[in-house]
Amino acid sequence: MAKDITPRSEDYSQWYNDIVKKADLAEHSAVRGCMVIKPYGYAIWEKMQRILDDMFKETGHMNAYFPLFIPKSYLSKEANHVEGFAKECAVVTHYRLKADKEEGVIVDPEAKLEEELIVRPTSETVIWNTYKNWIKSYRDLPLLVNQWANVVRWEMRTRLFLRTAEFLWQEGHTAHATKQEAVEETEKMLDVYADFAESYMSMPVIKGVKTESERFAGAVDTYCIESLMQDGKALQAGTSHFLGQNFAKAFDVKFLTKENQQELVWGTSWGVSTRLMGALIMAHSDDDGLVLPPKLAPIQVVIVPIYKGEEQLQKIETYISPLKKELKEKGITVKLDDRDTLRPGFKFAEWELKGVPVRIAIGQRDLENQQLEVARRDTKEKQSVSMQNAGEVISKLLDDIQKNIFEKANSFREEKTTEVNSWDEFKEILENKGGFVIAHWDGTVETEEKIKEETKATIRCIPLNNKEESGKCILTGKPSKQRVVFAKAY
RNA sequence: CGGGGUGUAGCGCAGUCCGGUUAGCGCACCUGGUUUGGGACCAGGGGGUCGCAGGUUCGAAUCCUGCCACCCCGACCA
Repeated sequence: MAKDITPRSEDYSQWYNDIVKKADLAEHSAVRGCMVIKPYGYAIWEKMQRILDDMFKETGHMNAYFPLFIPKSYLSKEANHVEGFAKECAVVTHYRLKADKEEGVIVDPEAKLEEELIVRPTSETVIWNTYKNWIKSYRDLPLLVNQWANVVRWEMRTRLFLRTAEFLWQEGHTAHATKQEAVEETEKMLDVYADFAESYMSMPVIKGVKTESERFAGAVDTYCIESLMQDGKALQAGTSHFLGQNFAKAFDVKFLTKENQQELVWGTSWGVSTRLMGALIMAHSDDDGLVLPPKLAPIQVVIVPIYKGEEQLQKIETYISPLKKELKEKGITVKLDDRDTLRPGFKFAEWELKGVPVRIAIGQRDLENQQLEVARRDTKEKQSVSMQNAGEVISKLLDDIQKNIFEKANSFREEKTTEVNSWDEFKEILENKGGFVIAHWDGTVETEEKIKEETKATIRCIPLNNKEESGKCILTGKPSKQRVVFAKAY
């Protein structure tokens, strides 16, 4: 049906690219690895931002803003941190250009910076350097700050939304007096992310802890939410890090306790990025285009009038105006597509491509019967609804869609989650079925590395509240106390 | 960064092997008209540094060299 979208079965990556471009979400820019987020795509991101921002504030955080540039020396203060990020940093070395006959402008060699500046790949260093000045006493704690920002990581290979050189995100950075409080904060924010993913994105996630090799550079523990995409690959959708006292040590951030003792501060950081857009696209969309959960759709209901001539259009507009008003009062975003040059069939296809959850079609015969046609994007089902209870039906339908796409994604994930007990079975499932593979692991970095080499699968996480179960490592046969989640990942 | 591929109008492509009138086609766009319940039709029209920069040649989209971007597979990667 959809004209220009490559079917998933043919080429999943191409399908993804087609959706992003054809649904007007984003495109490549003139700058390598950087994308232009188009208005329709940005509108979805804005909805995500607003909801998350409210959730952060609800849990006691405030927004602040720190500089884009980080002095080079800051990065090296935490040993693991620099190691993790050094290879993908953009560096500012000069502060001035000058005119040049041949090239127009050149970098002025005389304007070299004393100390180079790094374009932030993440802001722990500059923020903890600031926290040093803000925190003196236990009364200054906890410090609960979030920043909305752009960051740059010079990735080798980029993909729209999933991995770009520059991306938008939020990063929370908190400081606490005790280890327990910091761990609680880390887990609380992971819960916020999981709630957002499931309640708003309609995307089921596994909450868990990363293994040592997948841990954030500088963290003691990295918690994450992992989701499963339609091609059977896993996507890390958000992370929350317990930083221990690592950054406090690196930047000498201490506070005086009630007992007048100097102690190092405990820290957390947590973030989600525009990668969530990629997750959202891949979680629900089909071969006809984007499928958006109603809670994140910039347009929740589109009305397509079917008419001949200006007079009929006027009649339709008058006819639906009370319904539009009613929906707006319920907080539902409605758009009337009154473009005159396009035929209804074209509009139907276009709004499907753009993932609008509910479409209303109204023509002459609906006017006569006091009804309208309501179509839902997720299942493509259509129904005739009497004008009388249209508002009620549509409002309920939006809730249904929100739930239905969650259920669909959830049963897909269940179907694609397999417990395995032998190495052969492990390889076979990864090769032919994909998805999450639940298996025993001996707990060593070496084994994890070897499994990755042989199967490309990594340990996505050790689920929180994992049940204890003794077994044997899938690869080495050594004793294991619990199963972990393996998958090929983005 | 390694291997493979692609780059011609907003999008999708032909032409390139074998250099030679004015670079074509479909969709989209503009004007007029007829249409409108699942991607309309007719007529007319506009739009091109052939990815960029050099080179070979009387002449380059076409041949040569370098570079850039994108796609696929690796490597790398919260």
